[in-house]
Amino acid sequence: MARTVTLADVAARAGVSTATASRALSGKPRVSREMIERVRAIAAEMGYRVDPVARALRQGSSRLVGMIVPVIGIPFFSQLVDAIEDELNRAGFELLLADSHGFIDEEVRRVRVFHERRVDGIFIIPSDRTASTQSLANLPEGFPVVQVDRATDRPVADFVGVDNLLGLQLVFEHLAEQNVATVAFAGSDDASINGVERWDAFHRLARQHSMTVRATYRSEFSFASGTGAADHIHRAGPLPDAIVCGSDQIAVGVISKLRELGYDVPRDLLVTGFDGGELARVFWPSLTTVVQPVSSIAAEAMKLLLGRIESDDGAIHRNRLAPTLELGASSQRRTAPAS
Amino acid sequence: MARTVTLADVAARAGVSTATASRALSGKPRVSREMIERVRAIAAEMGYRVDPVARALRQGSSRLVGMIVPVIGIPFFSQLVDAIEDELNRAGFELLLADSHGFIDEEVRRVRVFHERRVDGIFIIPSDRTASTQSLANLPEGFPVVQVDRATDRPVADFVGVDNLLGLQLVFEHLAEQNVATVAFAGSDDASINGVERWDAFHRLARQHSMTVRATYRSEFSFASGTGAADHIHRAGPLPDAIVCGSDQIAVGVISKLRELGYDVPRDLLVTGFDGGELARVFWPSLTTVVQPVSSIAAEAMKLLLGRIESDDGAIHRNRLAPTLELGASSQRRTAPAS
DNA sequence: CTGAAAGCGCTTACAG
DNA sequence: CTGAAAGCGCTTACAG
Repeated sequence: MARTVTLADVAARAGVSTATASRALSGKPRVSREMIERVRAIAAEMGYRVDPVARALRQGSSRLVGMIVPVIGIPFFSQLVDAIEDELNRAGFELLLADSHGFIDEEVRRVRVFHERRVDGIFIIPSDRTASTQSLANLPEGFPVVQVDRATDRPVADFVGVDNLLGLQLVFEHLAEQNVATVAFAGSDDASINGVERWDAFHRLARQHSMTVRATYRSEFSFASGTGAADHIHRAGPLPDAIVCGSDQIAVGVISKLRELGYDVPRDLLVTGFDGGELARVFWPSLTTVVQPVSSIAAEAMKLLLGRIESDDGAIHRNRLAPTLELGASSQRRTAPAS
Repeated sequence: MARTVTLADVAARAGVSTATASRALSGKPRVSREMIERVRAIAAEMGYRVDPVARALRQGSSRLVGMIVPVIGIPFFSQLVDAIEDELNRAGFELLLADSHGFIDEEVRRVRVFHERRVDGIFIIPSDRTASTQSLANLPEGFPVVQVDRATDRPVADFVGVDNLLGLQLVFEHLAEQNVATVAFAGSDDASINGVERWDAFHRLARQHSMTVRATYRSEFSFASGTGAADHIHRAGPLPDAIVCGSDQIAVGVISKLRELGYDVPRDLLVTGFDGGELARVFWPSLTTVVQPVSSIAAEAMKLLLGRIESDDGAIHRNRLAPTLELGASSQRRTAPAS
């Protein structure tokens, strides 16, 4: 490769100024059609490729987009990163990825670094509903940012996420068909908007379907949180007909713990998850879960970011995308014993 | 933030040339101690931060490192990305992440783009044992590259991965203790070196332990590949005492399919996985698996890359790190029925 | 130890 | 439509 051929080389060979060569290559107006063709042919022949760094310095933009996530290793987040990388790539951007480990200080620092690097925009999964507002505070007014999956309470940037209420509506309609009368909730705390909304939706829908709430438990989005929840719900008294979980990892933890305690899902009670993905399908029993429209969320996020990059227009968007329900074994009573 | 204060601003305020200011800030030799202190104080006071883009253009280096993976969304890969991002960050680099989707063309293209972006080095999980050699062919001689998890056959760059033979040794020793006499293999094909080595190790160790090989099945590293394997092994004749799998996803697929066919693991036969991680622990039965030393692999990869960045010394390294065996329920016969 | 000046590779007013 | 020149913000020989 030997990074060598430069705009000046191309211009020299074409016998024109670098100005003209630059215009011809970048499709700027005010260059003759034949000039464009000639310069492009020569550039192609010489294997010329514009230097992104020089261009970034000159234009103040880099075709780089940063993304900050609480933890890369969590399946749902890595799925999201995957989908967003595809979108970026299709649009000719490169992805700068950062892990905040859930610390606000880290979020703040990474946003600053990204900005200094002249990224054209930032995707962020805020680690905290309220504190994450700070992360964006140092950015100049109107800097393109899209919050993905989680929004901060204060609408400081565009947002795309799942419609939590709709997701739980699907769950409850399904549970109602299974004649569920008593329910429990195993979800996450108020740190993220999803924790808040799923919790609120759970109560609202239980009431609406006249189901009795037996017990609730809130902690994090993790397997361990699920085992803790099962323990708590078990100790709280008679088991409910169904446990509605705030994520698939929680659901898996709940079911594993119940098994340890001597209960079988779905024989003794039903369990549902939230997120969708491989875990839900390979787990035994397979999980009935609310499947997030990951690709659509990524596509929508990209659209919003491009919108901000191209024109810094006014109102802040907060878009909710519709999830679907995937039925698994975990919420369907077998008519006859399986074996 | 309003990206404004520049080196010139600092120099002006300090009453020195930008040359001196630059030297003072970057700790270059030949500046007086007091000059250094004065300039630094002023810079700090003004909130000056060096512009990485300008520096990159001038120095030809960017403090950016690229990483190319076959698919970000696969748990083991995202764990690796996570660990490497931590290492990079600690060393003051930013991560440029790309997904090749397993296509060589994409790999080639992303490597080229990274190089043009002036990354200081590249981590790559090659998608193919032989073809991926091409991806690096366009790089100038001595460009810092480290292959992670998978090596190409031709040693075109440093490599860090797991010691597959040792991993399967641990598995076989454990199976021998369980009095396993017949075994089957469910692994991946020859596309990656891990597929090759685990396959070879399986045969070598079966012979060594005088175990009879009942059936083998090779496809990809996926859940579906596991269900296919179970089907094949089941049809091939009497079931073996144990099925050794090339990854946890395969193991989970194998167990699920066996269950569907009416067999219970570990009651009817034992199953082991490879990789380690949450899936192995939350699955039911929990998986006995070879746990890859992900953090150590990342740390070692970083060390090799830094070595290449600092001095382009000679010999190519191919480092194998020792895994450990995590015992789960999937490979241990219960003395008495569980329920 | 410090400064004036060139230059990394582009893009873009400003003239013509 | 095209060119000469400035400049994005640094770093680094080259002098002194």
